[in-house]
Amino acid sequence: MIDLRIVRSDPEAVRASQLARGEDPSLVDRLLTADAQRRAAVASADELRAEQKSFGRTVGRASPEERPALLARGKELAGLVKQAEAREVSAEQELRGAHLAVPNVIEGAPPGGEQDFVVLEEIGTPPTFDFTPRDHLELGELLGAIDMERGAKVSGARFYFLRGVGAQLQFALLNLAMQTAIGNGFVPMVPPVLVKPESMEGTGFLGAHADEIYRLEADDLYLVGTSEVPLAAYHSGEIIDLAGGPARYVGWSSCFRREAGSYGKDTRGIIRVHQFDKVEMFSYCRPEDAEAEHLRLREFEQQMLAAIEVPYRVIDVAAGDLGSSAARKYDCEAWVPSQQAYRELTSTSNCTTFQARRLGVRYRGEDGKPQTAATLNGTLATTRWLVAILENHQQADGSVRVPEALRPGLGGREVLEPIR
RNA sequence: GGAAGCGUGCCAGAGCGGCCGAAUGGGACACACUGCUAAUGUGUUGUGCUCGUCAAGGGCACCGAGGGUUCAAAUCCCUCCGCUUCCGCCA
Repeated sequence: MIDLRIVRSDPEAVRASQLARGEDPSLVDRLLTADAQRRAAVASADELRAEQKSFGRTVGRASPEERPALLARGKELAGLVKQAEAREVSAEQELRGAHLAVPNVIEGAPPGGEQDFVVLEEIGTPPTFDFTPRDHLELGELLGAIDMERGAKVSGARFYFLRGVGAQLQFALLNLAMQTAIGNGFVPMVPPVLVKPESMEGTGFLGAHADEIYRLEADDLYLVGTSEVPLAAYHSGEIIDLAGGPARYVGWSSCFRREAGSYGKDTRGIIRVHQFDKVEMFSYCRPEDAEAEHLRLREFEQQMLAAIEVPYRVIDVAAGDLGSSAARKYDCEAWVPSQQAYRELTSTSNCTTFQARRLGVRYRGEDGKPQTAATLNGTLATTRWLVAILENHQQADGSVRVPEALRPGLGGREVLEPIR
């Protein structure tokens, strides 16, 4: 939820943000109207409650004989208060609806849609092969590392087994990510992957992406699509201490996505799957520190990408392609030889105070007063990274060179060899 | 899964249907006193919404959450959530 004070004091800025996102600027006016109406409803209900309260006291002080005469007026007041409160509730609902309809105000994101990203950096050079490169699935099968067929047999399409060096490679990668984060002061976390509706809702994932999410109806729980959800909800409703700088967490979890509406897209291999593992960074900080923290998260992502030695580029995602919570988002996309294209490996979003406001995460400012915190998140490694590692480091015989940083996690192996 | 109990402010812990935003103790903070520390004294010690110049200062709400009864509820009733204990079952 955006800050209503900004809507009141500078509605034009919010309208401009809406336009940059390609969304309806008139939602801002609906919000302003709803805000004014709610305040009027609160004022009149407060007034009636005050009257009822003081009248109630006189009833309490009255003698038993005069009390019955007063009860009629008391009943009347109770009825009026009830009506006023009903108006208050409906005004609040209208406001909430209008409030939730407005996404975060962008901060520096380029205007436009999905294609309007700006490339900030290109690191490394796409490899050239003097043989026909294999795609990651072919390599994975040669190495005995990825088994899609049995994944489908056991669980259906878009499921897979990582086995042998595939499983080990993922452990090596995710462990390296955890170590990198821990070394930079992040608190390691293994969060729950099933969460309550309010946690899902609070983090903003039940809006436009509701059909992306697995729901366990019998228990009214949701499977998270990223550990951002439990990590963001971790401090919900709390006033946290940010005096010593940002509170940083790094979560390792499985992530679950229904991939509804992506039929036929990336059906081969492990690029787009229903379940994968991810190491995710999450920061809570003061709003004034958020932009710098965002760049720091990006830096950590780039350190990881450097460690796996693949070419990649950094893009500044366009306003229209941001999630509703994000004010700005940077993606790192690795080169995938079999597709001759860059594919997203990391994504870091600055949600400013948008997400924390809904979750009720605050900190104490200089004056000791509670203020809404800012939240940020960023990817440090995922199962998809295996695609880039396998394809970029493949050799003519189907073997794959192991980037140095991952060797310790693979028992020192320098090359993964085909198993037959 | 069954049974019982509990859920109050930073913590501990009272609380009769009206005089409770809430006793008391501890902690923390400020000031005073003290050569320093300690001790002592006095004061402060929540959050949200709202009116007001995001002032001074008002008003309303909040005692796990949500409903209900009542002129009036922390206090009575219902539902849910969480915690504890016991029984059963089982990785």
